[in-house]
Amino acid sequence: MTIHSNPTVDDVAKLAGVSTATVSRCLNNPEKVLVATRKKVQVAVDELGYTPNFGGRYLASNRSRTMGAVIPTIENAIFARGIQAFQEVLANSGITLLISTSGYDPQLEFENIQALVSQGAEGLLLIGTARPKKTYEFLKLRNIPHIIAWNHRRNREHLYVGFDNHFAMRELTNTVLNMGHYRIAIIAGPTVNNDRIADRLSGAQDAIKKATGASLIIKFSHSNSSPILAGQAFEELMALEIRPTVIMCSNDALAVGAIMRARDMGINVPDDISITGFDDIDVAEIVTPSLTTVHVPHRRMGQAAAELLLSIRAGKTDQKSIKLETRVVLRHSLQTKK
Amino acid sequence: MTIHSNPTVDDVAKLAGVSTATVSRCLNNPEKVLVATRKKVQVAVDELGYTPNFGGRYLASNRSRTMGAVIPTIENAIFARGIQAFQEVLANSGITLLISTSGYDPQLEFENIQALVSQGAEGLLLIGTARPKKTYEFLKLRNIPHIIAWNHRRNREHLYVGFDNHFAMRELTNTVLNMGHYRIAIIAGPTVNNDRIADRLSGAQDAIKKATGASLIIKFSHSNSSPILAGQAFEELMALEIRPTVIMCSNDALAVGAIMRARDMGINVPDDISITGFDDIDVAEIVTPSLTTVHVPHRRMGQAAAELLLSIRAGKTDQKSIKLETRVVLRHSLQTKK
DNA sequence: GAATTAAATGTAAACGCTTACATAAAATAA
DNA sequence: TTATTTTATGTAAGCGTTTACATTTAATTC
Repeated sequence: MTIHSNPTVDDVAKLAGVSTATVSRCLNNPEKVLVATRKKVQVAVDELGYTPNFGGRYLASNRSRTMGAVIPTIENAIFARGIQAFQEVLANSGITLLISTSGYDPQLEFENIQALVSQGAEGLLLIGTARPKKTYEFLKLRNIPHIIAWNHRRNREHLYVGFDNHFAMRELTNTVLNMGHYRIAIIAGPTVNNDRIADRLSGAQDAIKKATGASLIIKFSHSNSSPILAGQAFEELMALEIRPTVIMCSNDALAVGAIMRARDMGINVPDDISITGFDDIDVAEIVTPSLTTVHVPHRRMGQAAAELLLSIRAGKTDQKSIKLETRVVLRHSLQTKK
Repeated sequence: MTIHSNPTVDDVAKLAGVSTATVSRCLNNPEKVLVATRKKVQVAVDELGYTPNFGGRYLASNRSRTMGAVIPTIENAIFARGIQAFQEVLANSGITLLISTSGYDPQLEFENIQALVSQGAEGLLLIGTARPKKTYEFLKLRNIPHIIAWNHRRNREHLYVGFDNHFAMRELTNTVLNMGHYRIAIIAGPTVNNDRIADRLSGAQDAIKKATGASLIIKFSHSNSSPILAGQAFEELMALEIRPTVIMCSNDALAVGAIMRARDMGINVPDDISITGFDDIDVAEIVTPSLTTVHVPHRRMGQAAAELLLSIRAGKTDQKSIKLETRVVLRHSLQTKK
């Protein structure tokens, strides 16, 4: 087997009988090259199986054509869907996605961000607002364009593409209250390093505070979306002498866990107790009873984040945060309380 | 604000009073540098906030610390899970994951592969075996280490980390036959560009051919995993004058679609008809009735693929394909036929 | 103490690309 | 026709690293 290093612009140029500059132009600004020349070059490129060397390209142009995303985990439908859309939009502009997962650990997120930046990421997609100051300082120091998604804040220091978790949960809670529920329990993942859950919780509390005669119990699950732990929490709530009339879960995965445990325990949802979720993932429709939840436009969020990052890259300077709307989806797991 | 481009090795070398070679060694082979010198350099690095330029580094060393994956879609739990594991293992070795999705389109997959390679991917994770010759030729021409996952072949031309879809489906079909079913229908996604589904189909056919007195009907859904289209196919099967006794679906998503439609139509699963899936995604346990399916070790597959790629990168040369075991998981959607 | 070996550091040449600038050719204007 | 502008292509200088190889310095041996 002959050892042959990858073809370079020089090889292509020689084969096509043009200069390296022309080859480069064919690749980057084809409109500046005569169609006939372009064709010759294309033939040479195909024949050699040439693809530009990234290092050389990046070094010469100072552009990596790469964007990074640091998310808690891909193994969660809500992130998977948004990231998929994010990647699609980037790919349409010839940008490759660098991906990294932090497992909800802010320190690991920081290291991942550094790694992605040193890999040349031209911009970053980050989830939520909960991270140490040093992370933001690093982003500022290195002047890295970044989008904070899955949540929203009014401040103008960062760009947000997300929705108002607090508001959405308040809306859902109001719906629940209006349906006559008065003893509300919440099963929530840990709020440490998770502003989305913290916001949802405070949203529910807000609504309940304003309602008269409604009470609240909060149970924390030890994992953000473990159906099994949610089942455990559900059991504890059912063991109470005065049972809640409704259990609101901080996301659909927990709600599904609660519903499953109810089924195992012979408790009827929603006749004996109502349950709600948050996110509107696929399972919400599949589970029995189907889940009342808050619909979140994950795909649009990913798309919008990518578009924002691309327009910053293109030099547009006055970008604004984007707030997406959510809506309560009524299904069978929530029932009027008589 | 002063415009200052990022510090370079030269800046660091000058400030520390050493040569660029020494700076480089401090970063890459610290043991080759005197501790005292190392400290001087460290001070300079910290003072300037220096981080090595990726392009320069890659160009000079020809290593990108990057691996690529081209998958059909992230928005499918079976890939998300495997990719998550794949990424975790890579990250532990300081390798960043480049990700790209093809939407089951071989041409787009080819382009994505080229893009990732030109972004410097040192190795690739690919899904399944169905792709045009030119893709393989490109991989060979450029000598790109690559793993083919989610399926398995005996040939030694490529490295596989997967499971035997044909065998697994045959096993499941035998289980179904042993439980007394004799009229079997299959709802399958399109087999074009999807060797996994094609293999599963042939596995089922194999088993049925060997059984006496069993018949088979095949319905194709127009999408790989659309629960809605599966529902439609289910309805058509139910409209037959002689109904099947069991419907086997080529994956869990389709099976769930069928179960939902059955519920809507007032048909009882499994009393009126049995249904099976494939993959054992989370929903399989959640849906009512819970789904009999084939368990696939997605996480282990992702891990193994990453480890293989890493050891190739480390120079180990005699790597072998890995075949992972699947197992039939019996749940409530499949019932003995009397 | 001189000769030899080992260790630490320096010098400078790639690596493959883009792009400002130079040049040549073609189109237009005078 | 000649002068001017426009268009297409070529030339060559970086971009920031790494790493053979050369050189200097220190340690060891005889």
